[in-house]
Amino acid sequence: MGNDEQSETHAEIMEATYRALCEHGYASLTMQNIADELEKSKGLLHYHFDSKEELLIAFIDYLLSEFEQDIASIEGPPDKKLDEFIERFVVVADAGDRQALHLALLELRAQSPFNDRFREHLARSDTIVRDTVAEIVRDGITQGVFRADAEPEVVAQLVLASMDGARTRGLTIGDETYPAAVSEALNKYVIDDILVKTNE
Amino acid sequence: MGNDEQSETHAEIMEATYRALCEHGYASLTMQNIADELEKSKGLLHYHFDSKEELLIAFIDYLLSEFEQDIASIEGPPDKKLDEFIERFVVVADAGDRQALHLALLELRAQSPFNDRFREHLARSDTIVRDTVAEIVRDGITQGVFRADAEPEVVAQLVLASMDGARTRGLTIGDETYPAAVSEALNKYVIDDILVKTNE
Amino acid sequence: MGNDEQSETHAEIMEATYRALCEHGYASLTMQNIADELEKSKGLLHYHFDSKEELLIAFIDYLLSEFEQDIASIEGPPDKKLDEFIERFVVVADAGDRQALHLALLELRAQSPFNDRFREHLARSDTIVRDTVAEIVRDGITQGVFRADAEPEVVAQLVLASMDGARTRGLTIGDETYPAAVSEALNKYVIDDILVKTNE
Amino acid sequence: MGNDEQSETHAEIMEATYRALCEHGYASLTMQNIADELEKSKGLLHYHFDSKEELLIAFIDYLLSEFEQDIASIEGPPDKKLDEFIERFVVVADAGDRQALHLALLELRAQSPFNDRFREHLARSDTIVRDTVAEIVRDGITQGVFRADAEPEVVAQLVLASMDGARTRGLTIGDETYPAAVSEALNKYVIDDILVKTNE
DNA sequence: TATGAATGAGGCTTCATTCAT
DNA sequence: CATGAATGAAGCCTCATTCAT
Repeated sequence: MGNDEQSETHAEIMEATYRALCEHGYASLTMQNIADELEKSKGLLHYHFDSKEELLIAFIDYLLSEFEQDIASIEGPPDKKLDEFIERFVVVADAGDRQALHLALLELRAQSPFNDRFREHLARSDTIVRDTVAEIVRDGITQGVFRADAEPEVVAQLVLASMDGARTRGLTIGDETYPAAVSEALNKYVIDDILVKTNE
Repeated sequence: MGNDEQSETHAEIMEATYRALCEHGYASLTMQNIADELEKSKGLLHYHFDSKEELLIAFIDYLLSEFEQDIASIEGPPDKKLDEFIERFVVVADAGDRQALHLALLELRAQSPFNDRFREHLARSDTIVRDTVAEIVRDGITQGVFRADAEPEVVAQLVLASMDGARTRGLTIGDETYPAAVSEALNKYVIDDILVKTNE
Repeated sequence: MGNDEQSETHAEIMEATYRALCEHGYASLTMQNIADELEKSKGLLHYHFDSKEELLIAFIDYLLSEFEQDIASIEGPPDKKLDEFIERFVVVADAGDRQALHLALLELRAQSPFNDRFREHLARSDTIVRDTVAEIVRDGITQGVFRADAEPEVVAQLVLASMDGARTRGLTIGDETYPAAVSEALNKYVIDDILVKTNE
Repeated sequence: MGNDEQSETHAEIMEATYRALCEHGYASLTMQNIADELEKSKGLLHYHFDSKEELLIAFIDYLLSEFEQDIASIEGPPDKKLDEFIERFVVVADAGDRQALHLALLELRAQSPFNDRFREHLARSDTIVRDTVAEIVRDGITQGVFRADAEPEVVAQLVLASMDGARTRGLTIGDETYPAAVSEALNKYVIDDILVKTNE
């Protein structure tokens, strides 16, 4: 009834995959894990997807589109948007959940050198996100919030890289404060630098 | 240290594991892969290690000790050391090989939320490396090369996080220039900031 | 005979089964294959037949009745009928199609040692066909076309066996001329022998 | 110790495959069936053969080489050899066993239109066997046992086809006397014809 | 009638692990 | 030390079958 191509079951499978991936990790992710989360049979998964890989490709797209929507929903002036962006990337509040999302992404990325299709799907999104951040900086320059000599692409790369790395290291050490600390450092050492100081 | 257990065979197994991990990735790493790289039988691996997990734990230690030795070998004044550190983390020269090493580390890190022993062994090293970098900054402040208000721990976190993230994103996009670009950004937006400007 | 059960759908399923069997072979024949050829759902097949085996039993009967009708339609004097029979068994003209029919039969026959019901249904037909050929020979003797010492049953067995074998070997070699060659040999070494030579 | 490439285990697997194929038929043949006959684990089969198909290809070669050796072992003057050949093809004595062998071959042949490798391996052997029979006839002509106008190739085709077909029909009907009857018919209608009659 | 969703059994294959030699 | 043979558990996938609609 008015559904666009993707059925409800499809969405449920994606969510089950997400939970299974968070719980078991990519290397231990099985169709059975996913079926268990779905509370349906393995056979059903193959009814909807030709293979595990196909399902995972769909999952990457699902994950990224959620992510892209999340980013696109940020509103406000450029400097606030950048703050909010970093904030959401970091997330102190519902840390558990979003940590998991980023962990899932990290695992898929770690696989991408061994799987062309994973890499392609992930790369497309990485580019989109980077462009989004660069665009925020560019807008900021136009609106006079950021300094004219700030380099949008370069700043975007640095912001994304450090946030990604923070999460990775946070996961490794099992220290959830790592991302927040890096977020702060990023503000102090990078964002502050490119802000046009009103009274200076 | 000349003991019998850390024999030559042990080292050969570690190297074979490294090659196998680089070639197949963590999720597809099998004892057979490793045995093939070693050009020995699977049985031999089990003679030296009780299980695959033991072998991988040993491998983590091997990888990290190599890495720590590498870092420890850096010499010179603090600002040069920091540059060199970033340089080695990035590695333009023998990119292929060191990319692989960092990929191997990344894969193991991605597993650490699901394996306590992995996490412990990796965390110990992460702390050492971070302390090493912080120490460099601290020395720099003492020696008047870095500004007194630079925060050693915070800078160390930011440097490590951004380099890690750069490599991760580089993998996703399959673009090996990514780390170098971030390294440049790091220099421009962070290191430059904390350097004591001689004529300013 | 105008009953409702042997409906049009039934015939369509039989034809779809035929096409699916020709395309995939018995060992790879699935309900899905058949449904695909029918351009209907699998569920429909189970609505019409309780199980795959029931469907195949029905298919054997369908195949054989088609075959028997074909044979029954042969007209003319006994020697011509025998020629025509062998000709149809061989089929140079629409080779592709009839090859497929005989292959389908062969596959079902190869299964019959493992399936009593298959064997029963196939055996009934084999007997009918053999009797038909024997009858032709018998008629030929009565009408003085074949020699009085020809043994109808024995000749029928030899004719059918050699044609069957020719097709089987033709399949193996992938050589469609095999049956024709055997047909010729059959004429030369067997039929010629039992023909009453008018001027000898 | 002095074994030529093919280990004893290899032979045992081939024999187990033979038994499993006889018992379950091609369409129902599973690696488990074979493992059960071997009284070993499924895993072992994959240790020796990369896949089920690989195992079956090896099995075809095994079956055919046994068969070819059997034929090659026939001795005596041409007419006796031809008799003996037909006799062995038919086999009244240990019917059960040899019936099974030919059934196995028939099943594999029925698959050959769907499997190129099966077809190639089977075709090679079919050609060899046919040539062997033709050679017997040719020798017979040279030695004056068979008539000079007998066509070796044609006779070989007819003999093989009728024997093959006889077995197929015998299987279908479940009537083990069928091959013997056709063998007799073959002798009476074909072999007799090409024999040089000493007192005629 | 007819379908699409769903299941469960079972098939092929992989793989860590064990063990006799 | 080292190997090759062997195992058993588990993974992906296929498929006949069932059922609500």
